Amino acid sequence: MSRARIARVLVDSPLPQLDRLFDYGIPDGLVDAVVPGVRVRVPLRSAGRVSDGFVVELADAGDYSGPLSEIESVVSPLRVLTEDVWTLARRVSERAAGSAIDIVRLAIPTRQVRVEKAFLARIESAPIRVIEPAAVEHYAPGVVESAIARGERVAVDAVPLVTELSSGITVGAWALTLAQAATHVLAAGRRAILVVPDYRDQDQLQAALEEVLPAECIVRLDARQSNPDRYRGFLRCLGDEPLVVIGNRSAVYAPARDLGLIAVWDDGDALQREPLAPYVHARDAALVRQEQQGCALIMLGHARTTEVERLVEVGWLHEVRPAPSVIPKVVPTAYQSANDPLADRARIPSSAWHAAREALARGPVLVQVARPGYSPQLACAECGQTARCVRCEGPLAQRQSGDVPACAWCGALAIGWRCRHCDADRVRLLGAAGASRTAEDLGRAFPGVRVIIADGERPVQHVDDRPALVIATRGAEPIARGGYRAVLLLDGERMIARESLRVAEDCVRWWSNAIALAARGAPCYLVGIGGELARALVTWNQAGFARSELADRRRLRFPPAVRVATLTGSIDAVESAVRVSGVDAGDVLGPVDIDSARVRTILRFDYARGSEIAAVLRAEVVRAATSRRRGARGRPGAIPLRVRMDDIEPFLES
DNA sequence: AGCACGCCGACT
DNA sequence: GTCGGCGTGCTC
Repeated sequence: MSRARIARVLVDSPLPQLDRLFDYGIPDGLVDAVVPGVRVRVPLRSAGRVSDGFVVELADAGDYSGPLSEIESVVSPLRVLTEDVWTLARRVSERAAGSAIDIVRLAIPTRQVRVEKAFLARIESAPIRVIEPAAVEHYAPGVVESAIARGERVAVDAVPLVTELSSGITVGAWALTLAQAATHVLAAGRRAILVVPDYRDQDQLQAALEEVLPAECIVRLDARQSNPDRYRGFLRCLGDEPLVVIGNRSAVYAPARDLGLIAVWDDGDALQREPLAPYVHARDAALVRQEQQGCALIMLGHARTTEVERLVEVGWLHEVRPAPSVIPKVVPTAYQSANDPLADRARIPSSAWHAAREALARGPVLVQVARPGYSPQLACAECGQTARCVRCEGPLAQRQSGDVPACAWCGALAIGWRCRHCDADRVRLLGAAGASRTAEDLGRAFPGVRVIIADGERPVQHVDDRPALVIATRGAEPIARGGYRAVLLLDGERMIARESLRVAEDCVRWWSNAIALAARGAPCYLVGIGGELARALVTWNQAGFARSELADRRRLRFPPAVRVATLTGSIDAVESAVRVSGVDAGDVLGPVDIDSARVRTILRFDYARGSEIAAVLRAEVVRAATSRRRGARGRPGAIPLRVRMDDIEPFLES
């Protein structure tokens, strides 16, 4: 068997036209060092210029017939780009019409020489550790366990309770569910990746894991770590021992050999979408990886996203529910005078106020309020319903007062607009007004009570079980020991007034997550919200709510009932991309102007056409980047064509 | 991105 | 004749 003479290298460059493998010769001195996965330095176009890259594979003959350059050096002997991660990066980037190297950069943290030296010098102690599997509580015995053993894909409804660990830390029951599930993977000698949105969830999950697993089995990978810590965690994943990797969205790309489980907690959280190109959602990456490696997949949440609901409906995910079911006590309450001037000032309904007063004698009470500030929107001047585009149902926006309102999604001018609900023909600006409730107002409504404020600037993760009024903005709610004795969700009306395709879905999630912090049987008051939303929470049937949301999106041809691609760039480049995509005119929303030089168009299409359209659009991006730097003679000012798949952001704008 | 190649106007 | 202008295209 002759030695391979060609190394196929992924070059670390942001240019879309370089997103493929390049063939390099292997100099005699490096034949042993050049192996798949190592980081290398390679010349790229004319000697002198060198690029970083990764050896992806070795071959005897390449597909390139020209003269080959040779690899300049091997940066380190560690095979940091594993075969699995390379395949995953390739597939995920293709699905997202992006570059594989952008995914590889998320997967492999920056190299830290000292950390690497220490890792290479370590003595392989390999203690034989016996891991005891822990039963997954709150579900029918063996259901979650057998799903893991068989490599199934499941959508699991989380248990809306909090649990006190033996360490004294209180965590959401969901964290213990994932920890217990992970024990079965590790006991089988395999590995698990658990993905959470932020560090608060990660802390809970880590505490829960330490309850059931030795601490040495847990590896953290997240953005808050220092570079050395992150690289140290990453290198541990390259070893052989059974591990559970916990981290934020990019942990989904961790190099875990012999993967038994990927779990994603709370996939509806906006932090699960990567804000860097190609903007891949952790849920989508997890789905691709599950298919590739045949491991189990758990999507866990208190609420259900329409995306997960869609996967359930097409049979890709199977539902698992707690058994026996745990149904929180949710009380929808209309606004009514509280008969108490202070409670009235804080706009707390009397029944909720009385219940909170009573609960405050026994422990902490949570008051959830909206985050300050929200964007103004246009509404019917008569009935107050959001003003919508007659063509595509998008929200209407006004550049400046006096302008004819135009659709924020498709750009159609709303000339001769009439309200669908009351037939009025005038719009008004909503949103900027409205007295925001202050912590002082709330505190005054409950005189003599300890007040704890938790928001973005004042993060509080835990409160004890002594009486306190805990005022938190949504998403920043602390966990109370023993659970809150009552929960007041006060700003429902303000939260639902946000203009967004996902607003109802998001509200159900925010409220469900807050309600799940209550003690068993504690009353949870949902103020100012009725109808289907309130019913979903009272019956604790978030899946049913997601089902009807998804049915609405199907009727309107909105994501996730269809896939979408957002194109931005010069009008010429965007129009050309629209043409080659072959998408019907009815599914082309736009173009709308972004600034003087760029426009945006949204394409929507069925899932069946997804990979084909992603490939065509990707080719257009490459074409726009190479041939003809349009207009501005190849100088900065040439506007790149950008494609973003499955981005719901333009649908969120008003 | 850089950098070489190449095909038309003023030069010793 | 040929030096060099920048538009065009490629990077193993």
